Amino acid sequence: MRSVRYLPAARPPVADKREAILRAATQVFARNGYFNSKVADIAHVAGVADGTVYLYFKSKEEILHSIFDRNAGEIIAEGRKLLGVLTDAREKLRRIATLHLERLGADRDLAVVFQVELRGSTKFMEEFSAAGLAEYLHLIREVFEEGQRAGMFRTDLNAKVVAKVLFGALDEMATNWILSKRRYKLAPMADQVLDIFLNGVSVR
Amino acid sequence: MRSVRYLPAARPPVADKREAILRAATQVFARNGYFNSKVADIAHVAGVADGTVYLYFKSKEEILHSIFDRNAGEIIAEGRKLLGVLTDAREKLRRIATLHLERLGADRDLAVVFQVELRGSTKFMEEFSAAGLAEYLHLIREVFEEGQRAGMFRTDLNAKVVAKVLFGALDEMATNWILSKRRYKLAPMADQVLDIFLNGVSVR
DNA sequence: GTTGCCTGAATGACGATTCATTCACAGCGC
DNA sequence: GCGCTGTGAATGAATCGTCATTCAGGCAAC
Repeated sequence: MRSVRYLPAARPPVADKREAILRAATQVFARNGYFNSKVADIAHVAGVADGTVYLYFKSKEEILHSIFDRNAGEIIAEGRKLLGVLTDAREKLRRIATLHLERLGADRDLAVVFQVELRGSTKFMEEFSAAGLAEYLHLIREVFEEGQRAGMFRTDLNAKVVAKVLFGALDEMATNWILSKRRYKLAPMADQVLDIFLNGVSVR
Repeated sequence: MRSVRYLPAARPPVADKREAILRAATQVFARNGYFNSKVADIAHVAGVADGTVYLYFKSKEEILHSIFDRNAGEIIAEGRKLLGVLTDAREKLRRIATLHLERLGADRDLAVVFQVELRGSTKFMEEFSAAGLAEYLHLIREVFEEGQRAGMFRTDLNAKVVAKVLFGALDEMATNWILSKRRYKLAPMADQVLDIFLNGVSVR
């Protein structure tokens, strides 16, 4: 409930400025690249003054981190939730993959930040890797091992490598999607990837 | 000081400087990231003056491009050479993959530049993509289609998607390798990837 | 008039690029 | 040999813009 009826534009309706800044930053970073983006641009798009940005974030870098933390956390949490609902390992992997691509496919700017901007320096990469990627790979790996125990997946495969193969394939779908001129739906690619993948790791 | 001193400036065959700068830049970019690297650092590591860099390269950006062009060209050329020697599509894919990972595994700094620095902005990404990646994906795709015609690979799969899956998996192996604290050989991972991949795309 | 959010001009650093200058050497006439 | 001079590669200090960040107030509401 944020209804301040009078003073149409004078009193900014307690709008969540932090939220506006994050959204603006995602767009600006996606369009210009992190290093070429000016804090002033972000402030302008968000409709606040340059200095206001520093009331909500310690630095430009912290903005990028916040974008990552917020979204990676949500994707992984949703992924884990799926595991409770489903029982079949194949189905779990399929749903996780679809969720992954649906998320990125729903917001192109966010996808660009995730696929490109967050990878642009070993420094970010290491944090990115330590933070979200490692956990995500672990999630996939757990499900795969579960499937191995159920006699569904080949036991001669290294689960860590398997997880990277699946993640790498999905990641490439996302990267190709944002770079492509053609507009197609990203999420459905998950099924094609899983088709090849599951066929490759399943017991015959 | 009329006497001939055999120190840094004895008789440097001019070509060596360009080479030295490229090598130095690969190291500096890999260590600090492209945007955090100062041209002065590159010059220092290369053992030349700041200004000298501009006798060989138009700009800092051109240095990054040169690193990419030189190496991407070589990898693809070698890949195509393999196609002439081998006949079996499976074997071709296996050798291409191994070549890919061997190349990156042989020079960690170069691998960092390829896996991380070149991806750090949509601008670079688009050029990178247009230049080498598209051609590389095409190479994989051709071989796959050849295998399809030979009745070796499933014909219900989209060759473009298949190529991306394989590339994505290999790419992830490389990225994980450079971020990993543990030191292992990269090239052998190609066999594990191909095991899953070929199993997934082959006719039963 | 006080509190607390906001503002945006000013500041200070930083770093890519430039360019006036140096220097080694090659050719040349003697 | 021996000066003399032209050449251009190499140098690195100075330049010039460009921002991230700061901070001295402004303004609304109570």
